[in-house]
Amino acid sequence: MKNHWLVKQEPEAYSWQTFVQDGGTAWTGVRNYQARNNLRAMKPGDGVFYYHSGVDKAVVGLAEVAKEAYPDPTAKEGDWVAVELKPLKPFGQPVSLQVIKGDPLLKQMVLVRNSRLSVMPVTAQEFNRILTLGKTKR
DNA sequence: GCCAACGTTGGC
DNA sequence: GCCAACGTTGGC
Repeated sequence: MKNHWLVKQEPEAYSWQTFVQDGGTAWTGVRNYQARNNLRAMKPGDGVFYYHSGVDKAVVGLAEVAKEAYPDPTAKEGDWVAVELKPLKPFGQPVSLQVIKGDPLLKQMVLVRNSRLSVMPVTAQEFNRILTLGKTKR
């Protein structure tokens, strides 16, 4: 069965719009063990939510894993990995952190419980709920 | 701009 | 191996 994920990025650093313009990107630069382990568990075709931290604080788009984990070319030392992500579609309606925190089905998300993690798993139930709130179909 | 939460580093 | 100090992230 396919897994689902959420990646976090500040829009000032690399926005969803830029991601779409690029047609995909290598998700490099992750330097946190928990996030790295999540990158390693990603498989091509897995669904990935794109979350804007900072000014937006909302899930803004749906992407998918295009290539599984490989050694991060930007890491000078250490055992770090990158994956390749490809945009699928923007949300019809961004799903804000405020909405997530107020939703009984979503308030237990890792996004809420561990706000500092930048790559995290999303359950199938959470995934479907956010797609619904985002007025988006896979 | 502040601060809480979390991870990392380094002294012991 | 413990823990205090420090740095970073991200929400408010």
